[in-house]
Amino acid sequence: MAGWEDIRAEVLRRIRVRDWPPGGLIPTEEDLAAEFGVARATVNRALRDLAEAGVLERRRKAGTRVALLPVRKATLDIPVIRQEVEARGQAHSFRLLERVEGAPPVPVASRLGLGPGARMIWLETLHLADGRPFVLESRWLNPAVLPAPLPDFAQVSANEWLVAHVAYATGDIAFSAEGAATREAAALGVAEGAALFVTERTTWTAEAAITFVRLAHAPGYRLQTMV
Amino acid sequence: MAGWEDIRAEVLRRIRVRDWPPGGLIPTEEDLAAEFGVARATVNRALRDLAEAGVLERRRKAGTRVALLPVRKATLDIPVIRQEVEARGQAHSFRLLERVEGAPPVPVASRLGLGPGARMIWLETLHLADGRPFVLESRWLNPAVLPAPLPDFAQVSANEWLVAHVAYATGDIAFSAEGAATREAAALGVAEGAALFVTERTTWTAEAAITFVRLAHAPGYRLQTMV
DNA sequence: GAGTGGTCTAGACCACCTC
DNA sequence: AGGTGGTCTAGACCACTCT
Repeated sequence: MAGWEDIRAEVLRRIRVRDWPPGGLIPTEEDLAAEFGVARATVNRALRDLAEAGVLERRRKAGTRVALLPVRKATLDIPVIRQEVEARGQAHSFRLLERVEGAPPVPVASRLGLGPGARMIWLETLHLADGRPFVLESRWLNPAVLPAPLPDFAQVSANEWLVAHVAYATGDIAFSAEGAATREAAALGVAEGAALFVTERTTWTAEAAITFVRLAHAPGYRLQTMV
Repeated sequence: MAGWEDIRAEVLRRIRVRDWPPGGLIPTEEDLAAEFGVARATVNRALRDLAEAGVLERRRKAGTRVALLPVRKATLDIPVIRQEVEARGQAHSFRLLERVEGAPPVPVASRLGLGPGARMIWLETLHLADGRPFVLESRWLNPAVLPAPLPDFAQVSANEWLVAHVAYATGDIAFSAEGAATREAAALGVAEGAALFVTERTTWTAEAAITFVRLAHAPGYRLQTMV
């Protein structure tokens, strides 16, 4: 009858009602298992989930405490641009604005862990939603780790080609706000200096950097979570 | 010998090497358990973790597939401002700029699910890092759900007081980029229209809205995911 | 209908950390 | 040194959903 989600809900209720105040110790897994009449593993599942969400803090021997600072973690969905546009019920299209091979700017090279003389491919792509500028994508690709016949990136979106043809990868993401540079302003059709929401993502294989991409979102963009 | 993290690592390796390509089915839990010589629950733990990370997609009967679109989810740390400042090795301080009681603007009221005539407390606080403007906090509080003796918010940070005195809550968070309004520009000491990273957070108890807070970060702020 | 993941149990051992 | 959470096992039943 009592699943781990029921137990999580009950624990959360007691925390909200301040039965178990912030910073306070809560009973051990064994005690809770006895109280709810379930196996300890079930309690463990519930408490582990709350700990991953930042609601509880757990340490061996020290026990489990209610976190002093709640909502410390949030999970974001990072959608692919095409999906994001289509989820709004708009039509997605894109135009390749530039394709250049050469040495990347120093900050890009260093962020990718490459020497300053490394040759890379730079793609600048404007993504449109119902024909209106949505995102300006500026991407550096490391050709050394890409499979041989590169496609025509004017026809195929770099992101989707990478997903389909390059070994699975990890990476990191950063968000910031920046004033539109001259070039960005022109591409997005906004005033120079307009506030843009910027996403920067670095992607790696186990060995080497694959790509660094900077997405400058047109004004009005919001990134949202539900906790 | 083989813990669930080892199994997760091995599964991830096979995905990266394209042993198991994107969109492809991988063996069942039972098969993997037999192959690795562990219990099915251990395999389940590893695969569930990868599914939560967005690497795998699982459905009963349909089996487990490698996600077509990797890195779909990212986890963010949403730190308390004081912690964030101190983590940089800077000193945190704040100044209460305004404290007004009255009806909130319509967008705020609607976002909190309150009628337009509701009375709320508005606090405007400037947070400083080593004496320099770091974040302008604009907060609406719902006094109807706050415990009786409100503190002097010029002395106590509203956020930290809420954490310590109000029932635990959930909420949602949104990020955007906005040009600095006149008042914001003056408070933060930047030019009007400068690109600001804005965090907006709504917090609820089970029944009612507690607070809505808008944080306008000084230029240069970056929000980064954990790897 | 049947195969797959989701969960639960009862017991066990271990790693870690505070006391 | 002992208590606590972390994990594993072997087996079982259930929920979902594809065929």
